Amino acid sequence: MKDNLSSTFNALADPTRRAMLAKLSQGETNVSDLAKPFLKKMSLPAISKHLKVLEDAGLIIKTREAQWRPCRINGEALKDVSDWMEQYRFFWEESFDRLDEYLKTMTKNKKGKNKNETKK
Amino acid sequence: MKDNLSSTFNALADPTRRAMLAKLSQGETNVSDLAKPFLKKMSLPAISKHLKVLEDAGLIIKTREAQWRPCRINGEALKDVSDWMEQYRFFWEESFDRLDEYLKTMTKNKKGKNKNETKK
DNA sequence: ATATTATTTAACTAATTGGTTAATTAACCA
DNA sequence: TGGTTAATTAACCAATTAGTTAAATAATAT
Repeated sequence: MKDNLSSTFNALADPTRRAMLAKLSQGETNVSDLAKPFLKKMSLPAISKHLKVLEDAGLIIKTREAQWRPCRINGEALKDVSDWMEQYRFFWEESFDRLDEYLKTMTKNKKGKNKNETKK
Repeated sequence: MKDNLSSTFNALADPTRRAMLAKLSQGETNVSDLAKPFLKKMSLPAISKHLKVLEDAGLIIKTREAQWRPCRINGEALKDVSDWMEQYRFFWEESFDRLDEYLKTMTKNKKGKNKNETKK
């Protein structure tokens, strides 16, 4: 998982990590408070690892305050995702019927060797 | 990787798969044409697996046309990602200075640094 | 100093991923 | 029929991931 966008998407591909971001969207929160909802499901080291994935992906910034580690969302990685998404906006905003029509017709002549063109 | 959003993000967390989506954004393409740019790097079965990940995540739809499998982008999974992203728009659209200020102040009294503050 | 609280690191394990080659399925073509 | 093309499946392997428990680090509080 080398490039930035890949590690960001990878970090988002887990419901525990997304729930942590949801909590952080309400404001700075330290590790043990972030952990609280999950401690029945998993241990604190597991939480710590999830936070490291988020931090390495640039989605959060962890700071120090006495023995606590307040975390907050870092907008930049989210911006990278948003920017990447923009090029596909067409695909979810168009009506699906028109989209299908568009995709089926715009590439008619690239199909290759089928002379009978068995399209539906 | 159970829920839809997780498998969608997971599918996007790979540069080969994102490159395939980029190609598909120009129109329907069958498997061997999609594979072409990658055949120096990996085998056809590897490509086939990547496409299965995209398909299982709902990001593409694979159809049949004679011995070819034309693939096209499915907007719905991308819409799910876009909808999820919306709740975080604030974090990448605000100026970073103001964002930091906001996060630092809105939760001042939840820090626990203040001595008599034994939370909940 | 010592104890307590917050968090991370180490060492380990099971499950998953991403690739391989070889075999198989499926449709077309002559 | 047999041969070719397109794509998938099977069997396997190495690397990574996601969790565990136990130990270590670090700051605060007594």
